[in-house]
Formats: sequence, structure tokens, C-alpha cells
Amino acid sequence: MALKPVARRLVPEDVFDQLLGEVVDGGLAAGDSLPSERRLAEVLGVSRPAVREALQRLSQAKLIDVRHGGSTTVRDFRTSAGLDLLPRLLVRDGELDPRVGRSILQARQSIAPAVAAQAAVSAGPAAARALRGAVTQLEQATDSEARQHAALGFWDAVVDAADSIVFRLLFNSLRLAYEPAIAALGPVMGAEVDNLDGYRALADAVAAGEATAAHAAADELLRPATEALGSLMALLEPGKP
Amino acid sequence: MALKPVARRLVPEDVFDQLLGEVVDGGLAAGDSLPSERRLAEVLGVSRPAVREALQRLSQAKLIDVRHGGSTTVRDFRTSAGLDLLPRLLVRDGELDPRVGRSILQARQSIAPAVAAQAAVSAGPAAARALRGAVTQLEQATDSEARQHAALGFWDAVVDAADSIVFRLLFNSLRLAYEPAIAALGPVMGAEVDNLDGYRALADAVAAGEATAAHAAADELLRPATEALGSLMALLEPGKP
DNA sequence: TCTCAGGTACTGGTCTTACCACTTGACCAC
DNA sequence: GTGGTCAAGTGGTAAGACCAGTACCTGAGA
Repeated sequence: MALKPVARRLVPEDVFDQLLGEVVDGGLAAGDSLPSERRLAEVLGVSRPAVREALQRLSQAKLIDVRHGGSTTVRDFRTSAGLDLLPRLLVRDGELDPRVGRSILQARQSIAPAVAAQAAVSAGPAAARALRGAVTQLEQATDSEARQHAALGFWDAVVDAADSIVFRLLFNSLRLAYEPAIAALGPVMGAEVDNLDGYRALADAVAAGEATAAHAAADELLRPATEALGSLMALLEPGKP
Repeated sequence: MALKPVARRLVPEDVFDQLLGEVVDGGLAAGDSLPSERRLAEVLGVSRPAVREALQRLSQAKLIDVRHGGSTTVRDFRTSAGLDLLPRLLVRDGELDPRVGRSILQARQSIAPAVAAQAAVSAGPAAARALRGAVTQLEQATDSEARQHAALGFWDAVVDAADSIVFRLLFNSLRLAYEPAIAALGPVMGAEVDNLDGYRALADAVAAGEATAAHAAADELLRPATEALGSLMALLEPGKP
């Protein structure tokens, strides 16, 4: 019996999602003016504070520009939004955007080896222990989804070992985008998380402080999935703009 | 007579900043409970909606956990916050945190070459033109600060050429952290933005589609500043934890 | 006819108050 | 122990009012 928590839609959250959708889908183009708070509240059938909360959140995400006394306008999210917008771009209306997914895997392929190399430089005994523990977790995971979660835990340990606040926050942002998509990504990532030798090699290199080896191990570990999704995308969108 | 615009503190913004400071400075540890909204409003002398807006923004930044009916608790921002928090961490109380700054330059050193390489792969004629225009801007900038802004414009063009939504949002996040610190970073970055040959070499490599050369050019361009700040930090904090 | 000061209508910013919905914990009956 | 009930406290939402800043139009003066 698989029960799941009931989804409770909060009003400002709903308003936020609706406006966000309009902005990222282009229904509201950059430079457009939004209706006034009172008008929005009336149209949506909610109170003004609810609209206000949603607008403030959009403003914090750099998606709109609110000016006291003037009208609030839509910004170009591609040039202003930060990485925290990524989860909202990857899964839209419950569906994965394959172009965003490919971009994530490409970025991962570029960045993860660098993180691994830095982890090898700064890792102490405690970090090495944590890394080995993560490998054990990975070995004990039974199904593919559990292994994907364990793999996230492994990379979490690598990022910890790297001891970099930027890499840490960057990892958090990417994980936030990745986690909701784990089930959908199972087929693509299955081979990668089954490659236990790859994880062991990476963990050993980091623990031994061998930056070059760690870099290479991470690159090898991730490359198959990156290339698999890359060629898959090339098939799906032959005439990419 | 040098007048400057009066700082218009908006109430929710002020509340947000105060609570944010408590969270990142450890005055409120992870797991701690915040006072109720009514209590906070009373203590701070503002209305509840104002407090609410601030709390919602903290919640969106993944810094607190708000539960209907229960108390709102502080989360561990190191494991939950996204990269959009970076600007707030880099400059705190008007001062730069050198450890965060060093982390940013290290991450830049790791990531930028990868972006340059991908730009070389995907750049079309338009992107190459934009890149050359950015170099021209850089050549025409007179003082150091203008050159730093022009350098940002150059990297903006590189990121555009890479045609990756993740790299684009990542760049936006880093730029948002970097821009307020430009004046303070002048001494460290001066030599880098004076290295016009380095930018030209990188632009040429990207325009020519030579990924390996672009990677190397970007690495060379950024390395001096990275190492300069790295050794500076090593001096400042000999017993880094 | 042009220019610009002033008014006016509309926008976001803030507060107050009230009520609803949910969680918690204590108490009580079974 | 188990489950039900209730009260108190919390966040969620709404309505209305007023303050503060902006955009625009209007009319007097040049």
C-alpha cells in the first residue's frame, strides 16, 4: 500500500507558479508590464497580500522588476536569473525539458572532475572516511533508484572534501534540480550508478591525494551518461536553433 | 558637495537582512526555532505581513523551514541553500569575506576553461562577432574599474557562445556576487584585466572553434589572479580549519 | 506654439484587524 | 496502552484603510 502525502496548494505558491510559467514560457515577454497588484488579486480571486508575496518571490528570483509607484515589469530571465531557477526550468508542467537536462549533464561533466581534483588536494582523513562510507552505501543499494540516491550521497562527500563554499552551493543547486527527475532519468543513469569500480577508483584517488588521478577518474565515471544523453538529444532535435 | 541617494530601507527587506545575518553568522543555529510571526512583528515593531514577506523569502532561499501550525525552524544553509546565496555570503556587513572570495576565484579557475572550450565548439559567426566586439570594449576602457566591467562583458559573450543554460545561470549567479565587490577587488584583478593579449588569444581560439586552445587560453588568463589571491589567503589564515 | 509647474489618478508599501486551518500536547474515556 | 477530544498556539488568508512614490495630463505663462 503506497500512500503519499496529500498535495496542499498554498495560494501564494499557486500565484507564483502561474506567473513563473508565463515568464519562462514567454507568455509574458521581457519588458512587458504586469497588471497592478489589486487587479491581479481581483482576476485571480485572491487577496492582495497573497499576490504580493508571489510578486516578492518573483522579484527575489530576479524575474520581475518592482518599482514603487510605477508598474512592475518582466525581466529577461536568461540574463538576470540565478542558478536557483534551474529546477523550475528542468521540469515544467511535470515534464522534463530535454535541452535543459542535456545542459545539466554537460556542465556536470565539466565541473565534477575539477571538484574531484580539488577534493584530492584538500581532503583530510575524516573526508576520506566519509567517502569510503558513501561507497559502501552505494554497494548496498539494491534497486536503481536507491543507487542514484546513494550516488548523490557519494558526490556530496566529494564536494565536502573539496571544502569550497562555491562548489557546495553549486552542488546544492544542481541536486535540487536533479532530485525530482531521478525517476525519469533512471534509464539514462542506470549504467553509471552500476559502475561501482568507477566510484571506488575515484574515492581511492581522492583519499590518496592524487589530484590528476581523481580528475581522470571523475571524467571517466561521468562520460558515458553525458555522451549517451548527448547523442539522444541530437536525434530528438536535428535542427537545433 | 557630494550628495548620495538616500538609502530607502523597505521594511520586509530590513527584516529579511536581519534574520539572514543571524542565520549565516550562526546567531541562529540549524534546528533552532524562530519566534512566532506575531512575536517577531511585536519585537521588531513592524506589522505581521511585513514579517511574513521576509520569512517567505528566507523560506524560498531554503534558509528556514515554515510549517503550518508548527514553529518555523532554521535549516543548515550549507547543505540546503543554492548558489543565489553567494552574494550575501561574499559581502557581509559591507565587508568582503576573503575565504568566500578565494573560493569564487578557485571555482572560476576550474569552470571558465570548460565554458571556453564548449564555446569554441558551439560558437557561430554571430557569437564570434560579439566576442570581438567585447574585446574592443576592453581595449577602449580607460581606468581599472571600467576594464573590470568590460571583462565581465567579455565573459558574458563567452557564456553566450557556449549556448548552455546551466553555464548562463551559473555565470549570472557569480556575476551577481562579483559586481558589488569590483571596487574592492581592483588591486587583485588589475593585472588580469590589463592582459589584453590574453583576451585576444581566447577570443581567437573560440572564434576558430579550437576547443583545446580555448581551454588553455582561459586557464592562462585567469591563473595569475587565482594564485595571487590564493597565496594572499594562505598568509592571512595560516591555521585554516 | 512651446514649456513647465501643478494637480490628479494610479501604483506599490505598510498597517490593522479578523478569521480560518493546522499542529501540538494535555487530558480523558475506553 | 490506545484512541478520541479539546484548547491553545501557530501559520494561512482576507478585507480595508491609509501612506508614499510615479506617470501623465492639464492649463497657465512665456
